[in-house]
Amino acid sequence: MKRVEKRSITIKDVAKRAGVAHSTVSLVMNEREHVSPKLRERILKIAAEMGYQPNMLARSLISKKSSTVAVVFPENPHFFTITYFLMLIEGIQNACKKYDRVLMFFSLDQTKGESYYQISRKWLIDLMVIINIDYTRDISRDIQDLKNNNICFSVITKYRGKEKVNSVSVDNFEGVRLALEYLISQGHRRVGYISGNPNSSDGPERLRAFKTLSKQLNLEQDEELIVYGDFTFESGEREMPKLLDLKKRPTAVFAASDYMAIGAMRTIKARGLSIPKDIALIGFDNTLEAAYVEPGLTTIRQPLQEMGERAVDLAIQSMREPEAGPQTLVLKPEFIKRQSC
Amino acid sequence: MKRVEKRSITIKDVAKRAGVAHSTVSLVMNEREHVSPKLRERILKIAAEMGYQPNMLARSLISKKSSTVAVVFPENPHFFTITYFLMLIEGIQNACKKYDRVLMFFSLDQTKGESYYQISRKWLIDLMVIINIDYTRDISRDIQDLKNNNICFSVITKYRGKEKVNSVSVDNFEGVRLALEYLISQGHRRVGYISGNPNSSDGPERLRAFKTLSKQLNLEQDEELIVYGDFTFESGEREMPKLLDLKKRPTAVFAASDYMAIGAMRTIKARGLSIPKDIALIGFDNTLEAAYVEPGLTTIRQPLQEMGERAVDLAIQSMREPEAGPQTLVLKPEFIKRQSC
DNA sequence: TTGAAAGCGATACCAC
DNA sequence: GTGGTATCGCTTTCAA
Repeated sequence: MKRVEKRSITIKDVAKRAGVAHSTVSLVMNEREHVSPKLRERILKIAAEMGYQPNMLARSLISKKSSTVAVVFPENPHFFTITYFLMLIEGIQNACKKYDRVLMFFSLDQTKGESYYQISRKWLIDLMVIINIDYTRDISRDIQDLKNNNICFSVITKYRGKEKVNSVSVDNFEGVRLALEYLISQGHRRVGYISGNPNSSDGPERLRAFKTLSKQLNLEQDEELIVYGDFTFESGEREMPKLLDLKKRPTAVFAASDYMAIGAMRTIKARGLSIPKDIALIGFDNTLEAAYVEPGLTTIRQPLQEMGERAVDLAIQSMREPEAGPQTLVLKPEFIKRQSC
Repeated sequence: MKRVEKRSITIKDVAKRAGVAHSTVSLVMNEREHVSPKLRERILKIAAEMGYQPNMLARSLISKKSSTVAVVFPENPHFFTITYFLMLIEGIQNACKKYDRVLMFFSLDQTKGESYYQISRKWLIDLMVIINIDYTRDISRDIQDLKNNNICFSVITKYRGKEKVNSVSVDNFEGVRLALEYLISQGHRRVGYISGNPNSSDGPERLRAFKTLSKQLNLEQDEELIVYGDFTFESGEREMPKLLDLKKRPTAVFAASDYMAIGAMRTIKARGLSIPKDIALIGFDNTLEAAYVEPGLTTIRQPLQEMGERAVDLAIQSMREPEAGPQTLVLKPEFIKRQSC
């Protein structure tokens, strides 16, 4: 039985081999001044030869700086197969590469009293990306703790509390406008709306935009044209019948997420109706699935990868220039024409 | 300007408040014996009151045990939007919850000489899940390093080297059989095959299975019926014309991945051919997209979530019973009937 | 059963 | 410039 128990090569091993103090090696490894170029070279060479890898945990422990990006998302056993999140994560991962950091994932179960700040302390996190806060509970205390302890973070989609924080979101008002103007250009006047999760930031924002703009643009006003989902496929499937069963059916339906639109699509097809002939359909997000369904889903694109990447950028910036203060980044949506309307 | 600089609450703060040595608190936090139940309770209460969170990095540093699961995947800027991987990750994340560990992601760029073992040392990783090794380079040295240093790990899909390691994969032979037997039952005798990435473990394995079984099952034998992709959408789109342009066209095509099947589907439709009437199509994997495309893609399901979860299980088991030795887990595939054949 | 002291692998500071 | 020493927050002997 092989029991090798090799100890890792530490900074001290390198120092001993080079005949210098380990603090000197540390200076070299951190690319600091005060070491003669010649010695520097020699130490680097020896370190490379020995295959020395600095221990990131020891480093974090003393310096209070981590080399990670912590992504915190609301507890959801299907998080990783919701492509909306994935596209965000792809952007975050690309940013990690850029800043040479490593991605860590935390699911936050607020019902168990877990908090963002706790996570940051437990793992010495100095940079956090908070995805889709669940506003069923008040988290402003938690957010303040992060701020008071100089944890750099950004939230993806807006923060609804009053504290100013880094955030990256899409211009929902503009997105809704793009959708409605297109529908109007196609002659629609009676447009149904499937609203998103009220405990998110996008849900209510898009709903407000819809209400405001549908008036402004002289669409038919009718309370019954608005039904309430939660962004999921199932909710689209569940709410769509309410619109189809109206005495006066809408000629087009705008769903606040692609998932709901696809759920709605399924319901519509099941009734033997044709899209877009009998009823036009438009989504929001441009998640992967939108391109695959039949007919292709016309939708409003959020630049999700970019949003993920910029969220990390903002947090890094807060770290580099703490005085600068938090930024709110609102990216432009884009109209994506496919076949559903 | 608020500059609070709160120091985190440490084990010493708890000890001081409780009037005991910090080592005693440590015993309590780690649920060890040798502390009177009464004292135990009192310490736990105080710790809770103070909101004490053990510092995981300090803990790992001294104990050489981490509370993480490191997922290592081959460098690929689109990794997170390849749903095949995500379904694996969903399973891994669920296992993380189960074992109360935190997920860390590392992309491995072998061209830069990065190694699995390096990562484990740098981050004090004790549990690793290796996804889809790229066999363009020899990694057996790397794998040996992991083994010699008691890093517990599993690879997802098989390990092609000669060392015995934990691995979780699907029974490719059985999967190919399910597909071919179904096609045969539908009267097909001339079946095209789009093969997967030769530098993976599934690619060659499925190809071998196809060759063996197509003989055994008396399908038409014709070298030209096999074309070579790499599992991606693009390769399916690229290779399909070669089959369509054959003097004697196959009546059915079996793609070694859903992505290739969907790429092929696109090509077929572009030619104005109908699926399955003009040509039947079957995929492999049952990734998310298979259900969305039109016509729905008939395919062979890999239990990807389960594979991810079991990979962690195996690694944990190696940790708990090191003598037991590595296990090779081969899960059963399943035939999923949709509309493409 | 409890506490004191050593040490994990690094950084930071202060002499020299 | 370079080296010694304290320190980060924790676990782990070992003595009392």
